[in-house]
Order: sequence, then structure tokens, then C-alpha cells
Amino acid sequence: MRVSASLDYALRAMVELAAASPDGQHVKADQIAARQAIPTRFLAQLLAELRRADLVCSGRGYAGGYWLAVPATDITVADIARVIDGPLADVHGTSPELFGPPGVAAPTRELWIAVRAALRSVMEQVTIADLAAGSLPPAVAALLDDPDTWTRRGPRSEGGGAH
Amino acid sequence: MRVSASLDYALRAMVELAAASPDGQHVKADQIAARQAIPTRFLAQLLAELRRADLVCSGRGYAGGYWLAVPATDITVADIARVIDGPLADVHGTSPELFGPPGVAAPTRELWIAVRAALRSVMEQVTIADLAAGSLPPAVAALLDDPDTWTRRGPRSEGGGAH
DNA sequence: ATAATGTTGATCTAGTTAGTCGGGAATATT
DNA sequence: AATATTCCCGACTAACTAGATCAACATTAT
Repeated sequence: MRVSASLDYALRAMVELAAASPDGQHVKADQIAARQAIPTRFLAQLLAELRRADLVCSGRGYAGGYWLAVPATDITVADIARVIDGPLADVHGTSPELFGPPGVAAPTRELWIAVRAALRSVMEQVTIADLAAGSLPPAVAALLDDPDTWTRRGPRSEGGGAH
Repeated sequence: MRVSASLDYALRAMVELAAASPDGQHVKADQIAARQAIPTRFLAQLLAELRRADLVCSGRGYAGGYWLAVPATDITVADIARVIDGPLADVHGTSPELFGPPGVAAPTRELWIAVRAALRSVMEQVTIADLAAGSLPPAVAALLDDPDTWTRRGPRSEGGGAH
């Protein structure tokens, strides 16, 4: 359940583009790489993937660079994740609903579907316009209200009431 | 954001133990491997990790096998995930709150913290007792009510209302 | 003692991740 | 037309991780 470097980079690059998009600016890969401290050549690969997925457009030459193919309000984090990392959540190779654990472990299938639903409830709600503006949608921001959300959680112990 | 084979195997093994735990039964690694179609030797490794983390106990010899170290109602999916896979969600190597994306992409930090909170809301609520009994807690089961939850989602398109 | 079982550590393969490199193709300036 | 700038594409590598296997050893009930 880790966020890959590729996804982190791609998302940050898209936020850069979203921030420039109201002015219709073209942003060059080098600029994004410099501003976000991303290896240039590696970023270029990611942008090419995003272009093939029709999330961004590109142009070459002096006035070249990248810009969003659709409005920033229409691009969610999930869209980017699916392009870069594939399906949001799959259980070691197959998608949760095709997964059929045997015997008494059968209900783990519903568990993984619930996990996927939870991921969607965040990643499909947040757009890169939200991120560029610095304000998450209320339903997602609500998750951050609990101070407990901000703390790390060690392997077991602490948390509830009983010891 | 994929569920590793190790975590899937470990969780299913724990559900097997939970199902046997009311009778205080010891279950042998071979039995679990057979019932859950898990490579035997590989499973033994996972069980050893769970034992070192004090989630299960083991005994050797004729009456040997594995059993839960604590009640099944006290062991959540998150507990197992942290033992087997490490932190629930980290952003290419560092935990979300230590992560400091530069410039306009700074709010992506809050995004990943929200993602982690969403994962916790499922994985810390579901215990292996729930799974063995085949009924998820109400708050999690509610996620499964929306029929949309059960469908795959392609890369963009479809979904909402307007096209 | 002995057979059944768990424990440990080494090893192996295949695939993924994160990144680099060189050359080519398109575009705008001069 | 020449040239500088920028994106495009494929190959390549080095490191790591996942997934799995094996042999040898330790423990325990009979």
C-alpha cells in the first residue's frame, strides 16, 4: 500500500500544470523538474504517459511545453494513479471482485472491495484544481479533522481503551 | 496501491486461525496451506513473522501448530498489514507527514494523509473475528451498499452523469 | 530413541522500480 | 535555410522486492 515515486512525481507535475492552466501557459518539462525537484529525464517519461492517456497535451520547439488537455477540475487523483500505477487496488494481480479466496477466508474478498471503495472515496473526489488551490473538498478535508489522523501508528499497541 | 501476495496469504491464514480459536485448536501450517492453497514453505515464513510480532503462538512436535496469541476480536487487518508490509501508506519511502513537497504541490501532503486515514477507517475497523464470522462491521459494510462499488473502473470516462 | 513438527538462514529467479542515455523528430526564431 | 530549442522514443542498467524453495537444525509427544 505504498505510493510509488512515479505517482508522486506525476501528481506534483500535474498540479504544476493546473496552477499554470488559468493563464493557458505552456510549461516546459525542465521547469517542472526544477520546481519540484524531479529527475528531468524520468519526468519526461511520466509526462509522455500522461499525454498518451490524453490528460495533457504537448508541443515542441521554442514555444513548446506541456499543458492540460482538459480542465483541471475534471482531472482527479484517481485518473492519474490509474495511468501511472494501473488499477487503484488489486489483490496480488487480480481485481478484488474476481478474487475468490477459499473456505472460511471467503469474506476477505468483501474486505478488499471495501478498501478499494475507501481509496476511491478520496482519490476520485480530489481534483488537481483542488490541490493547486490548496483546498481539499469538504468530505475529504473532514478526514483530517481528527488529530489522530496526523500521527503515525506503530505496529499494534496504543489506540483504544483496554490495554 | 496493490495488496501483496504476502498480505493476502497472511490474512487468510489468520482467518483460519481465528475460525479455529473458539475451540482453542492448534492448526498446523500444512493444514492452513492446503485449505487456502498457499505454498507451504512460504506460508511458514509468514507465520514466523507473525509469531515474532506476537500475533500468534506456535508449538512444535506432535501436538504442535499455530494458534492466536490474543483474542481474534483484538486483531485487525491493519495489525497484520503492518507486520507483513510495513506502514499502511507511505509516499515513496517516507511517511506522509514527514513528506514535504515543494511549492504549489505542497497540498499533496494533506492528500496522502487523507488517503491513509481512509485506509485506516477500513483496515483498523475490521478484525479477523469479523472475517471468520463472515460479517463486516456496519460502518465498513455500508461502503458495499452502493452497487457502483462492485464495478471496475477503467482509466477515465464513464462514471458520473454528464458525459 | 524417534518421528513429526516448527525455525532458521541461505539461495534463487523474475519482475518491478527508479533512473540514465543517445539519437531522432517537430517547431519557432533568425 | 539554418539553427536552437524542445519533446519523443526505445534501449539500457542497477538496485531492490516479491515470491518461492531448500537443507539443516531444534523441539516435543509418544
